Amino acid sequence: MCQQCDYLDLLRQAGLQATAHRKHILEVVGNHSAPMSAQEIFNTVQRSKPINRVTVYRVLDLLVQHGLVERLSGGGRAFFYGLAPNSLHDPHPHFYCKSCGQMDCLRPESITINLGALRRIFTGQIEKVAVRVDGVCKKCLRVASAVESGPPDSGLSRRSHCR
Amino acid sequence: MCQQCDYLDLLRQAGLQATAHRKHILEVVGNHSAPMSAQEIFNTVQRSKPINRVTVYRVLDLLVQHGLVERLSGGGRAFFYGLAPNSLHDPHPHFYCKSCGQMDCLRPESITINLGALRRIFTGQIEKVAVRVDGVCKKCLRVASAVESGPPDSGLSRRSHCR
DNA sequence: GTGTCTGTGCAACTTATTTGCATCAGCAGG
DNA sequence: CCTGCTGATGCAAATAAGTTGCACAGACAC
Repeated sequence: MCQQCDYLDLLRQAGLQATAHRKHILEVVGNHSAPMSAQEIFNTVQRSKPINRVTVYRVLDLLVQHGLVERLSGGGRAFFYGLAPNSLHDPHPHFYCKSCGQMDCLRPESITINLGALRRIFTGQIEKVAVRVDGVCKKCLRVASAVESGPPDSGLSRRSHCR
Repeated sequence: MCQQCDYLDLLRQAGLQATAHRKHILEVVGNHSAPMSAQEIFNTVQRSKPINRVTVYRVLDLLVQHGLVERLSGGGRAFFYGLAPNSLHDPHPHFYCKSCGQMDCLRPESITINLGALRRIFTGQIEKVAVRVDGVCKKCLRVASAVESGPPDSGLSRRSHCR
């Protein structure tokens, strides 16, 4: 997502001890082009350095609480985590492919929303507005049409073909 | 949500056998003013007639597959279910209160979104666009401010005070 | 050095949902 | 009316994702 963010600095600015794990997790999330599931983050981090699954969850919670990372609900049961909007990153909508379960970021300007009416009538406190587009991604569409003629893919490795 | 829908008819139109359970679940979901969690639906249905939790999940899946019911991801881990948009109901955004975990429907016109740019550049297949506003609802705000001065509420009965 | 605090690991738990399999109800064919 | 089939339902167990409790390790203040 970002090559300009100084992750160490982000942690310090949030008043957090910049431990190796935290820095590493924030880097993984920040450098990935799309929001990741906790499992993916765990796998990725672990490839370079052993870490406990629970630590990943705890660090993610911490980063979410301090506004460095954003927790998104996908169309499935798991959460996705991405770099939170900040001075370098505008809030933006996301796309969830219900075929492969991948999530992707859409450009901030791809959807414009107007909250005016809501702000006028809504009496609660609005914290954020999440826009999620659901559908089938390009790659899955291609696979699906290939399957119709070619040999079946069985659909078992649901996550295998995207990205 | 709806008093005009004929649930029996909706089931038949979808080509589904209109069993008592299905009709009952669809009624519960449809007559409730806001999306409900599977657990809530289960509890409500069960008050008038014994039913198995698994049956509730299966019927909900079926109704979702046939487009009668919409499955929403809230800010928490559980899904919410509401009547799907149809000729009598426009699609609309939802509000999730992160304090009490309740979800609510917002008026269709409270937020306007413009998908034009997305449709022009996006190459996947778009199925639906979900807009969720997160924050704290009016009732929870009131409780929170009361707690600051009055006796503490302990926050344990998180779901107790809304609706 | 000793005490304390924060971060991390490990095992066990919880919650929401799903699967596998047995059973039951309704109905077509005989 | 009986038989066999099909789809719907119930029950128990499994699963996926996330959470909690507790022990330990390292850093840091004193």
